[in-house]
Amino acid sequence: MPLRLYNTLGNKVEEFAPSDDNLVRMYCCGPTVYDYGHIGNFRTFVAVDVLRRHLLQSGRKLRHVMNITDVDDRIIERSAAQHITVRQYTEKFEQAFFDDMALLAIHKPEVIARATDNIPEMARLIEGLAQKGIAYRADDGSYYFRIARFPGYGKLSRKDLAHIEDGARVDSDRFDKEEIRDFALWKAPKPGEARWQTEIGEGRPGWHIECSAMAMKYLGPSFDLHAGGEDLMFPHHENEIAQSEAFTGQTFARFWFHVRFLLVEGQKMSKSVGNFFTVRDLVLKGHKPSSLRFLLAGAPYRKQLNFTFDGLKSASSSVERLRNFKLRLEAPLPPGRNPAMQQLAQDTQRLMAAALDDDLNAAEFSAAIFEMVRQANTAADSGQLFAEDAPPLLAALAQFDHIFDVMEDRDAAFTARVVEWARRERPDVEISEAALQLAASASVGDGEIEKLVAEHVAARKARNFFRSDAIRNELASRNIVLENMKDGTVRWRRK
RNA sequence: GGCGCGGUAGCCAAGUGGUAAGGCCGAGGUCUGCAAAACCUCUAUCGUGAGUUCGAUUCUCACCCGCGCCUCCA
Repeated sequence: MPLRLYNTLGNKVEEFAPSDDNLVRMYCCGPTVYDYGHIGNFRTFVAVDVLRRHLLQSGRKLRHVMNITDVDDRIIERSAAQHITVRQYTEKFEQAFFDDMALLAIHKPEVIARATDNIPEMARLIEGLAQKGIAYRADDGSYYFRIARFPGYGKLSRKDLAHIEDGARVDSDRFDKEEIRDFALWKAPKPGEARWQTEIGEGRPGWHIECSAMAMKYLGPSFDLHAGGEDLMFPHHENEIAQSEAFTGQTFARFWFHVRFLLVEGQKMSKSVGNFFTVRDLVLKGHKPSSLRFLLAGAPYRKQLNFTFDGLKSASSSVERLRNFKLRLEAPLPPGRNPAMQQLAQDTQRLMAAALDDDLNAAEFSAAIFEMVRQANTAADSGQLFAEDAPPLLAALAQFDHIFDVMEDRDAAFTARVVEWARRERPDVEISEAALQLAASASVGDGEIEKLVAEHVAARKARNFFRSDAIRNELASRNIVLENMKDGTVRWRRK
């Protein structure tokens, strides 16, 4: 079944296929590494991760490029304030970004490109535009893009150019521009600012040029898909199109994939409202990374996602349910097979694939797996689930997890890492009891648990329930759950 | 003002011209020494009004409400 995706360019769902063999070439606007990433940033990256995982699972080859914006006004300002170089300032946040990606199980793109590593490419692009008369140099050495020379301007965001002029706030560069709507390709250096020496002079790149230069460097003048947050549609992506297409005369990206904003408790996230959260903030409050991953991955990427703490708790319960189901399948089952279960697993796999092919319908995708879980649990409760049924059901579960990636429990270890980071770097930030407990459980060894479990079993056998319950409570306080099975055996798991 | 999105059970949320997936929470029940897990049962006529239609939550129009972009914020 073909993949159908919503294309912002044209505003409709279209069939998506790579133009070149089976190789999908895609570009995703990455982070500006001026601070720790917030959950809104990661909503976009999780959505793109779901897309990339689905493409791979559908048998596509992938060349996915993501930029790291490691120079912009904020970075220049802050690094100057701390009297360190731009690179010294950004490397810490770049590393933090990758750590947070790992926390949320976001796979790394094939190519990660830093803006500051590609300045010559940008300069060449600007020079080419200048030679065509599309870019012009201002008196101070800055370069601007002459929008009047690019007739297609506004096709992505469907802007009425007249209104841009009307509504545009007058910015400080305006006296150098021929027209207010023209945008900066290259900024002449100001005293004390970071600068690069290039063939078009000294200075630093404008924001948009990096993506044009790097996308074309790694993917060619024309490629399959370009992704980013919805706010980037205008002006960033519009300007990327203008720069690139004016330069090459070819279509820049065929598909534009935009992820809608995340709201927090019904409101746009902002520091002044006090509803601004980084991934680390949530972990330190005791929420599991897998809960956040589940929440973000499960929401349709084209709808506003209202992030709430209730929702996060709900996600946590859902993940626990799935993990419990997997444990049940991995435990010994009576010999035999149930054709209905075989059929169920097969149907579920088909439904999941179809759901994602339908513009990444994550809600239907996860509904399919939960339906399977319920039916299989029902069968198991009535003794109708057998050893030979486990592999196909596990295969369906694996197909689910190839996309969501929440089954493996890395929560305690990740939390321990974040707690350690907070103690080192952010001693002022409060660490919740829940986070501490979860982090501590990471260092409780299996051997130690097994020993207590054995003691618990012995006590129960002797009908010393006082003792056995005490052990169970003791383990519970360390985030270990004991479950006494019907046959007298005990199963334990980390909560 | 321009452009766009959404209003479905307590919360999150899918979906279809023929009387509503899934998850979470809650209540009751089964199982159980107690827990845990799991299962079963219960909880919606789909923002309001009008129109099209044999029939609309799903199509059209109007209205109300919420939200986003139009500011180098994902």
